[in-house]
Amino acid sequence: MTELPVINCCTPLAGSSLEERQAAELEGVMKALADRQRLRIVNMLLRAEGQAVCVCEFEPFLGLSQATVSHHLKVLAEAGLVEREGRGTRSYFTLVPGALDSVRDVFAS
Amino acid sequence: MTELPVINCCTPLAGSSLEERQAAELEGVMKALADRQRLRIVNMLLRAEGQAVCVCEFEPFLGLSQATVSHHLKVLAEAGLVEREGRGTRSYFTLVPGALDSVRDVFAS
DNA sequence: GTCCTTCATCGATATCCATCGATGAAGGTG
DNA sequence: CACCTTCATCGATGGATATCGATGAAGGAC
Repeated sequence: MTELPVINCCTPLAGSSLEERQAAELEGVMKALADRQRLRIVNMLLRAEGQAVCVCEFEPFLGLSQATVSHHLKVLAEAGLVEREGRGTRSYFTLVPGALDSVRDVFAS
Repeated sequence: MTELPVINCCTPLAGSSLEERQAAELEGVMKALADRQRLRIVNMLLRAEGQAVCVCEFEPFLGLSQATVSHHLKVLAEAGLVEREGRGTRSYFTLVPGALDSVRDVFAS
């Protein structure tokens, strides 16, 4: 599993010309956020205000199978947006602090 | 062609629970931005500072066929992010004022 | 009128991805 | 030990999409 240099890609889009590598990196983060289920996951985590949320809580909320929920959380983790923490047989997730701020700053004019 | 109520979806993600319809709407905008060619188009338009840019200028810059460039511009237009304007046999594109700001605000904490 | 340029759309193709059921690993309980 | 719960991964499948070449429409030049 690639560990995550989060978003150092994020020179503001309005600045200089987007280099190939930057474009690809930003694309990765945007792709992770371009899915309605993952947007709902992020929304849920934002509303949790730092509290870790269990996979088993996402499952009924999203109305998806456990396999699919795990898949979405993995995508978000690989994009550097969320972090996993195992406790017993359960997995808890939190937002990575500042990750969404970086995304926001890309679209600053 | 659907005309574009741009982004009235965009209650900040951190606010209340994302309704189904809002999630779908925001997903649409994010999908439009989750492609490296389209990110480069937006980058180019931002750097043009309001100046309209011709399709024939995007083409060599992106290194894609004319059909593919047209496709990407259509996707961005349908998401309400860019606007088309015909002049003679050419088509010019500009960013929709405020559209990117709306995207940015969604990720405000 | 004839030509050329610019572009949007169509059709095909290849790749990516969201979803699920099944499986097995890891941890807890007895 | 056996059993249950929680979850990550695998394999398959259906649907979306990025890309291209070909076609034709629309405008300008002659």
